[in-house]
Amino acid sequence: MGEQLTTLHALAEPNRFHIVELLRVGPLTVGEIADSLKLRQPQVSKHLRVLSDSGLVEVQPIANRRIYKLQSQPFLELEEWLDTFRNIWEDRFDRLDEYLKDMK
Amino acid sequence: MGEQLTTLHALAEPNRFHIVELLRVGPLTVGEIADSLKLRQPQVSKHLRVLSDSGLVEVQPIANRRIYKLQSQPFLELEEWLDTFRNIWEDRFDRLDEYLKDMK
DNA sequence: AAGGAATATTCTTGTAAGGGAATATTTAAA
DNA sequence: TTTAAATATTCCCTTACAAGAATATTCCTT
Repeated sequence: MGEQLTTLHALAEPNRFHIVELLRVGPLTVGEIADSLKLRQPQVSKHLRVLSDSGLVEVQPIANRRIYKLQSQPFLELEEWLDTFRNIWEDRFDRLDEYLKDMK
Repeated sequence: MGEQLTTLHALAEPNRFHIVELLRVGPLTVGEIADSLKLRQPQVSKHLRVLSDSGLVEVQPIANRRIYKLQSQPFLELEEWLDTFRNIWEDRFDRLDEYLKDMK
């Protein structure tokens, strides 16, 4: 799977999306996330695993706690990908007429 | 579901992702997409349905063909969402030390 | 050393969703 | 007005995956 697909897949799950939204405020422990989102701890750990595998978050172990924080790279790469569409909105389209004429 | 989640969900499926990548070159019919990606027509139609429902593509019916083309808005909105993370990479993080000190 | 917190992992189950095959629908062409 | 082409839809099956519950692991505290 391409990098973007991995990132998209991780972000597309509602609870993971919420976790990411929550982490934008600052790093949090598993328990804090679970409390905030009213999720059970195991599910949070599992979602964090996916986010971690996809590179979207990073762990910092402190004693028996684990502090998760967002990682910029996947976000920046996804934005770069989206950026490659910019030319398209300006140039190529809105010339549908000509394309249709050729098809006829 | 929020707009971004809808967009992410639609893009996160590999075949739909490929369809989007293909459509960036220009508008295409269902058959052309099926041929290019070596997918069966019904599956392509089904994926296009999801992409259409999420606003990522638009249909233009011509005779018994249907020409699909990308729609800029969801892409732009997703990029805007990603853009709201920019401040985060610069400011808040990389001060994890202080946060940890407070937790102790 | 023992007990308790915080987190991760495993197993099971239920469900959403994609693929395959068949069929319906629409439109052009003969 | 039949026939064929392009596309959409439906039904069935299978698989991926998220939730729940229980358990394992790690580290602190006493």
